[in-house]
Amino acid sequence: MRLTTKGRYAVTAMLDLAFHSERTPVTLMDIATRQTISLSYLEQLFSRLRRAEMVVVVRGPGGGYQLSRPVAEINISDIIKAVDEQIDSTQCGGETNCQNQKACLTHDLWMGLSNQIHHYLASISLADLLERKPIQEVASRQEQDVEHLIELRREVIVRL
Amino acid sequence: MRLTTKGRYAVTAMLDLAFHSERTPVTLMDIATRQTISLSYLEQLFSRLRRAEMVVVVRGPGGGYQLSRPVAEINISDIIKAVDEQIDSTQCGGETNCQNQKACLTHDLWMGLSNQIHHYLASISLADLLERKPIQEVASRQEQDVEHLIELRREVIVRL
DNA sequence: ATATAGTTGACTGATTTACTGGGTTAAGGA
DNA sequence: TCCTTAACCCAGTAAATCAGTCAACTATAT
Ligand code: FES
Ligand code: FES
Repeated sequence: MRLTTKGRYAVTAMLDLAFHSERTPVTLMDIATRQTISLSYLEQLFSRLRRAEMVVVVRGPGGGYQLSRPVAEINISDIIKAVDEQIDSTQCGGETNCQNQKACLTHDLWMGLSNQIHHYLASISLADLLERKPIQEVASRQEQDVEHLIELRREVIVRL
Repeated sequence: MRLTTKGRYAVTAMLDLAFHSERTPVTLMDIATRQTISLSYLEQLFSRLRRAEMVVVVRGPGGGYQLSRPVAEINISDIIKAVDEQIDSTQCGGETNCQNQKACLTHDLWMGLSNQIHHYLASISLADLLERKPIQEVASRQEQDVEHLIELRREVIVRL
């Protein structure tokens, strides 16, 4: 399997949206500040998330992103698949052909592992994560940490 | 997490040993031929497997490798850990510090995934894999495919 | 002695990651 | 109608990782 920062950032960003986009859209700049992810990198990820119809976009001033459906209907494996293309532990990518067009000795094992991982991640929704105490704590810590930065940005904008 | 050909090859090679090293040691050359893995690459992997005491070695002519304990006592996660160092899905490697020395939003989630994967792979032993029908079939197919190559090598050796 | 077979470390080409920049397009407000 | 916001898109790139090679060495059986 491959699980890189791409998939991790995507889930982190979606969870950030889940926490903050209930009423108004959230800009990538806000997410970038709260989650310390590069803005340009987020743009790439959201381009894919939008194409996968995980988020909806509002352009222009006051715009940003919102989740496309209720948090209970968005699961982690969908998010990862949207940006990372596959959640597959096999060498062959499911083609059963990694040893001269035939099955290798361990194909079976990796298929089992892939299924295991897939079921686990598919069983967890953003709603589940929102409920977890440790995650709520991190989220509120992040808000406090960067509150002044985001406010500052807003004030500067207003003043100009 | 990272699961690369390194870990996959190691499991494949150990399974090959499980099938063939019951009586006499198996050379890396034989494994390389049956599993179509580069000999030099196998050497690297077995150097680690030996240090992790997963295999025992017999040097010199007629030598090779054997499993260090019964197949039922060798599980997949041990093999992968021996060559791949970690079976961890977190960014922080369990340090809980990937966002300015503090926990990121999704640390909890990746820890859960890591545990899930670990338990799954730890629950499977080489003995379990040996019993699986599809794996037995692949193993016997491989033996037939390369039998003549290995025999040929033996004959050439005898003749010299 | 000599061939077998494992041991070790350095090294390399190819690919992927994570990220940056620059310019474009859509929408709201003065 | 400008100007600004903020998403969109594409090309490029430094660094890391992977998969594998090479070469020189040691131990052992015949
Ligand atoms: S992993 Fe599918 S054939 Fe090897
Ligand atoms: S994954 Fe552990 S702190 Fe981010």
